[in-house]
Parts: sequence; C-alpha cells; structure tokens
Amino acid sequence: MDKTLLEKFKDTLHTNGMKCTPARLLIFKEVYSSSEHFDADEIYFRMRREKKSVSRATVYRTLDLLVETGFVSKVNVGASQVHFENTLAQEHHEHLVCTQCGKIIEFSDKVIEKQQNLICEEHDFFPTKHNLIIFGLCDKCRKRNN
Amino acid sequence: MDKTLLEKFKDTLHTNGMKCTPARLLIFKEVYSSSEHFDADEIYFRMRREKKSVSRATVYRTLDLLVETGFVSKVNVGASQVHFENTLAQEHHEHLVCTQCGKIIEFSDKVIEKQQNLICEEHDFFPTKHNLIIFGLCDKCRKRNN
DNA sequence: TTCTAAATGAGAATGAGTATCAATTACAGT
DNA sequence: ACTGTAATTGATACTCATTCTCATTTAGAA
Repeated sequence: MDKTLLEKFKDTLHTNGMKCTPARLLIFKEVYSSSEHFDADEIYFRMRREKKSVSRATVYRTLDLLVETGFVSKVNVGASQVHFENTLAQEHHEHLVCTQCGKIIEFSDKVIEKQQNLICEEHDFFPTKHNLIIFGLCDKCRKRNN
Repeated sequence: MDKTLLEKFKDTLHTNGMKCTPARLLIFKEVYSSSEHFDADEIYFRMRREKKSVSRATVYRTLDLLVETGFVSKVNVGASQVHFENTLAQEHHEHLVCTQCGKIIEFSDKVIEKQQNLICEEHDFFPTKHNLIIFGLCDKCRKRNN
C-alpha cells in the first residue's frame, strides 16, 4: 500500500481534529490491502485472523469515518449488509449482479450518466450520487441452466 | 378498489392452491387502498388503527406472497426497510430521492433502458431486473438551503 | 509529565425481518 | 352440513447487522 496515501489519511485526521490511533491505521491498511468489495464484518474477521484485532464497534465507526472523509465509499449490491470499497483510483461505476452465483461485474457508461443529468434537470433536481444495479444471470450461469 | 382486481387475487390464490383467508384479503385491500410506497410495518400499524389487526408475521408473509404473485413489487429507495408498491397500472420506473426532505420523484426513461440492454449484451449478461436511484436535493430543498 | 477530550472494547440494545409451534381454520371429500 | 387435515395464523423467540452505552484507555496539546 502506497506510503503517501497513508500520510494523506493521517493528514486528514489531523486537519479534522481526529486522533491518529493504531486501530484507525490498522483498519485503513486493511481496507487498502485489496481492491475488492467488503463489508464491516469481513474486515473485522480478517483482522482477527491476522492477530490485529480491533473491536467490531471500532470497525464500524472507522468505516463511517472513512466514508465521510472520502477514502471509502458505500456500494449497494442488493445485499443485506452494507458493502464498501476503497476509492483508490476508482472511477464511479455501476454493477451487474448475478443472482445465481453472486458474481459482480462493474461497468460505467457515459450515455447513462448524461441521460441521468438530463432527467435531473427536467425535474429541477440536484443529484449528489446515484446507484444503478442490474440483476440477472452471468454468461456462465445462463449456460449452466441451458 | 377495483372489484375485478380482488377477484383476480382470489383466483390467483385458488389456482396456486393457497387458501383465501380473511387476513390475506384485508392485507390485499390495504395494499391497494393507495398508490404510495409503503413498508411492512406501515401496513401492520395502519391495519391496527383501523381495527383490522393481523399479526406482524402475517403481514410479512402476505407481502412476500403478493410479490411472488406479481400484485406488489419491491422498491429500493435506499431505506433500511424493504419498501413495496402495488402494481396497479404501474410501468417500471426509477426514483429520484431527496436526501433532505425524503421526497421521492418517479421517472422512467427509454434511453437509459436501452443503454442498459446494450451494456448487458456487451457483458453476456441476461438482465432480469434493475434498480436506479439518484440521490440529491429536490428544487424546494435546494432553494431552502440557498 | 499532566490533563482531558476523544477513542476504544465489551457487551447490551435496537430494528427489521424470519423461524417456531401450538391453535385455528379453509375447504376438499364425503 | 360434517369431518379431517394440511395450510394458515398469532404470539413470541430468535437472528443478523448495526448502533449504543459506558467504563477504561490513550493521543496529543499544554
């Protein structure tokens, strides 16, 4: 994980008058240790396994903090838990979710984005974020089913 | 509420070997008493107030049944509870959700639908349903904030 | 080093939804 | 109409993800 990024996180903590604690740094590193989606408990258990335990409450609290400071964003993939992803070099994207095997395909599309803006204008609506999920069957599952 | 619709529901129960019970009929009528979004507990409490109590469990079970039989559909508006709407004359639509006042604006758009299909083709993905929410501020809230 | 507000951990509490199970009931078959 | 029985119901216990509480610890300013 990038050195500067961690420094940036520390700076953010400082400038927001938040304490730079071991728990926060560990969670931050864990979150940036891969680019996959994750949920709070995944982080919690991964850290226990690696003998870097922090309490579940702290994981939840720190993830909220990371979302507020923009280092992590929430991802809606229709699951019962909240999913997250780090924002490392990630453009905004949408998801195709296979309802059979759970596979998630990311995509982004200019035409849709543009059309959304048009629609918002029509409704005098100022968009701040959006969320598009398409559920269905991936190629493999479709073939498997015939 | 339309007489024929209730009959259609009764038929559906019959043809699926399900019993036509007072609880089911009451819930059905409640669900079709307005065209607004609702969640399970709203129905439960509305029915209590109207002295047409059924148990919470039955409300949940019957809503599932109504979703399965197509009389009701689930609506994702980013809430923590599952939201529903009856399918009376409703075309599929998406939502603009005001994060300040909670106002929900419905819209549908051919361009977006078409583009989604293109994207699915590109990914060899067979779409079954989709869900688009745009969060932001409605005209009133934007003006209120200056 | 000391002080204090912020952060943490452990576990209780919450909220939405599901499961359990004994009691009730719709309705098919007589 | 009456009976038998499987489906349904209601009450309530339970689950799961998340949030809250609060006593204890600690980062970091003074």
